[in-house]
Amino acid sequence: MDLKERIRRRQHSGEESRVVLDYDAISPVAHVEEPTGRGPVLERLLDYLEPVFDGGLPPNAYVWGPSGAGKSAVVTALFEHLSRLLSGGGTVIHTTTRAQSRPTPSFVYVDARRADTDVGLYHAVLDGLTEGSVPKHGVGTETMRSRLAERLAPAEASAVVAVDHVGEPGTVAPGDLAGTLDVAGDSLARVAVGRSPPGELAEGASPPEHIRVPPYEDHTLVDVLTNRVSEGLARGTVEHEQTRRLAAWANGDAHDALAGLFGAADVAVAERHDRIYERDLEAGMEGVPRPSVSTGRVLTLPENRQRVLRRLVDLDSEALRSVDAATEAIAASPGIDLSAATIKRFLYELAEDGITERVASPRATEGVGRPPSRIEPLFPTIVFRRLYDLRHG
DNA sequence: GATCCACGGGAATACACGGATG
DNA sequence: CATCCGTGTATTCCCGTGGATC
Repeated sequence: MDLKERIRRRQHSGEESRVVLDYDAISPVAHVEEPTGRGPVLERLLDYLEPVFDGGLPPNAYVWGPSGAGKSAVVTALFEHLSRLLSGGGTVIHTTTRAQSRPTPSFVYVDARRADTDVGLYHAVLDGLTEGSVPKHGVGTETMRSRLAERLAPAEASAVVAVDHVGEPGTVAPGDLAGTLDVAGDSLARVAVGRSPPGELAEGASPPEHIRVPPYEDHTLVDVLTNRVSEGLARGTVEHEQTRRLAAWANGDAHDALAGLFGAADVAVAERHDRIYERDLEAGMEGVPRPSVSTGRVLTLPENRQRVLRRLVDLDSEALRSVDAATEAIAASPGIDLSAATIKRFLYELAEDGITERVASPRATEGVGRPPSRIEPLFPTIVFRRLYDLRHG
């Protein structure tokens, strides 16, 4: 950094950056109301859901596609609109001239990352189906199960339940979903959303209907980015060429592309730049491992695990050298009241779950005993740091 | 009183290495 | 030379406990 730069920083140090207007708008975990460039997939889903417009239920389905293909974006947007337009309010609306006008089903979207146990699933579905609040504790699994069954027991009651992110480490497997949610006979249709190709599902675990969500084409991904940029960043802060670079680099993965953009913008802010420069873009992409764990997965981890990860992303390579060193550094950092034993266990478990990676030390000459392993984050670090801080004041 | 879940904590096991053993 | 053994770490595993909630 030269003197001119130093002085320039001081000059601007009192000013707010004008690069980012709204972090949520460029966040890889936020979804927009109208997904860009996923028209054909929406059509497929609407075809599949056709029976609901006559008050019926579609068969169970499996929506699948690679990371960052817009599965969650499309399903959340669609379910949001459907429940608002169809079952919303439960009043009138159904003044159709159709022969047999049955009430349309309810639409419930469940994130399996949040509902990661049987009780959790029952709770989430029941919550989406019920007006008031649903007890989270003190009620046994079986009780919740029968409450859900009761809720869907009346002849006219039915629901389409989308369960997103099935088959990830820590979430329900697509094959187990049937066993868990088969509580209400044929008044509940399941839409599992996951990454594994249907062929890889366990024997007999594949629903009758499959809907594939292909990865984004580069030019479509550019559109996605451009739309987000226009919502979240100040005019003229990103060049078109830069969005093209991001799209090409992300290889069709909208999550990664947005994470890179978000990171670049955040770096630009930190550097007090007036727009995203090349080095900001580089740094932004640098902050996204390839392949990357979804930011959403990290942000739905239990609070204390996120707290540990938040400290982890601030550690230097010296502290990341071993699990022990990282544990020590984290335990010593402010705002951590977990015991060292617990922090260490978290670090091992996070690595086991694929959130981080333990890299075995290549040389084992130093000292005796089993050599330690280095820790590397496998999630978008800059994005996580910013979003975590925004959520925690 | 019941239920679920995250924590703590420590026991059990795995691994790496050098040196002893067969 | 192939194995086994002891020592020192690293890693995994598991269960009791306590808070929060109903």
